[in-house]
Amino acid sequence: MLSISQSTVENQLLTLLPKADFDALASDLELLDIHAKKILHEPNEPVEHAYFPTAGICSVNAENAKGVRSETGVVGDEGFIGIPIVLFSGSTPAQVVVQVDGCGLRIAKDSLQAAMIKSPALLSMLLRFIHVFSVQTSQTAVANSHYTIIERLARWLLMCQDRTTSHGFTMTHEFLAVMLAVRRSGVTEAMNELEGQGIIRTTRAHISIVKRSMLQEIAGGAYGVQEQEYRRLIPHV
Amino acid sequence: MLSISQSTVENQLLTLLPKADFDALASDLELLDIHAKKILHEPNEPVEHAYFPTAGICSVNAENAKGVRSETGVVGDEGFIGIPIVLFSGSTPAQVVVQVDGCGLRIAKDSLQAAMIKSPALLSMLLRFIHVFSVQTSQTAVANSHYTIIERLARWLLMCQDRTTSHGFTMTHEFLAVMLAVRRSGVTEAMNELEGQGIIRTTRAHISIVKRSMLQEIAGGAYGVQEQEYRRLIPHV
DNA sequence: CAGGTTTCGTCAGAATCCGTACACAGGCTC
DNA sequence: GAGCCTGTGTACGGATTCTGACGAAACCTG
Repeated sequence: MLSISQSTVENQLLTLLPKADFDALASDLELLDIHAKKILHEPNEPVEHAYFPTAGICSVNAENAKGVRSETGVVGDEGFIGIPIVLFSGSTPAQVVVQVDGCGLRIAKDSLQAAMIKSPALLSMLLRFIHVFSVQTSQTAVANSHYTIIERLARWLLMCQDRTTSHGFTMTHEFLAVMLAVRRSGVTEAMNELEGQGIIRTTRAHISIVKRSMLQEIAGGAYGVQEQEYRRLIPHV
Repeated sequence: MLSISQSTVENQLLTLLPKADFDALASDLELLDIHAKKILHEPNEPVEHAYFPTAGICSVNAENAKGVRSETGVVGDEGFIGIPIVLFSGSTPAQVVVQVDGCGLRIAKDSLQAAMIKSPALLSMLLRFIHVFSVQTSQTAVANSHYTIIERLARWLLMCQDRTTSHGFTMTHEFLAVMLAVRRSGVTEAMNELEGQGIIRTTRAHISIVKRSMLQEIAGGAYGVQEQEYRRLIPHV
């Protein structure tokens, strides 16, 4: 069996684990590519695997009683997918879908639960990330109620850029409209406004960020809280 | 020391604990009244105590980088306040404030952390409630982006009624406006619409619910998901 | 390269909600 | 009971976003 070495793993939670705790996990981790539009789990269906992305971005979309959906958060190599495994809830009314191609390490539910009970460092890491992620969800709720489309778009682009190494992503307006819970042409208008100001550049189904600082200015208070919580709780050496 | 008996405690999480697990906690629990407007913790300040309400309602209000706030959830005798204690995050960018008078059991941070490490049943209970609460937050994000004032008001009234024994609550439009993240007169208009249909009755600073089923109809898909998750994960005998 | 599909730009009209403002009513205090 | 504060009803103009729709541009497939 090809064992995975911590030093080559590019998921930040795994990288920061004490070596012994990582090694106990390693044999259960399975490396795999994740492609855009792949669904990691469906709403209210058992979550069988957790994923620790090492590249790419996943989107978490909550669904209500009538099937209306809205994105509550994004996760990249700074976190993991599979919170219901850690919280012993089995499933959750949200869909997780890959947004930007990448890869990650997968682990089966039972293996992760066994490991986290044995490793306080792992459990604490996972719980702290759950805190950060739920802050992101709260901030999304605030943004959805108090901010305009262009402000939310700016926030969203910033969060995406934080999770990729490149300056651009492949992504349609249609898709963004679902993420921001607005209509498609509202996204088009906001994008044109940003492009007109020279803040982003767009081609068909592709966006690249030119002036990050201007995006931060536009996003205003909608951006930053989650990032601060992450740095506070999951500090890098 | 007056010890608290599980059979008289009216917090549902505590009631459902195995007797031995409750008894281990009991001596650290302190009974106290909570009054409307009392702040249980401020954003980004250390959370020193957890509260298990036995009556009354608390409101959790997230705050963003510019101090803009919006309610993300309500908690009553079905849950607890103090998630940062369980997730080892110390603090969180949210204010928790008492909305409706009541009382609860308070426990110091260190005592709860020690207890939950010793008691898997307690830890599991707390984690499952955290899941349910974060579902509530997600559903709030969905509601804020896709639903009108009157729909969100209906959802909110239903959630409040679920957490009280009475049919009415004392509460101003001003306060509701902050909770729903809309302007005060928007609440007045929505309330008048509901009262015109005979669904609620209002007097100065007081609302009582007359036709609950009509509220559910108006709230539509915005209401129900969290409640279903609660029943699934924290089942009553 | 012809034809189909996906993605994007735009527009008219309507609905919702906002900012702001003002007047009135209920309840409290002196 | 007079005066004050808080809470509620209402109104207007304006901003934002939506519904729904249409056509153009970019890309893909055969």
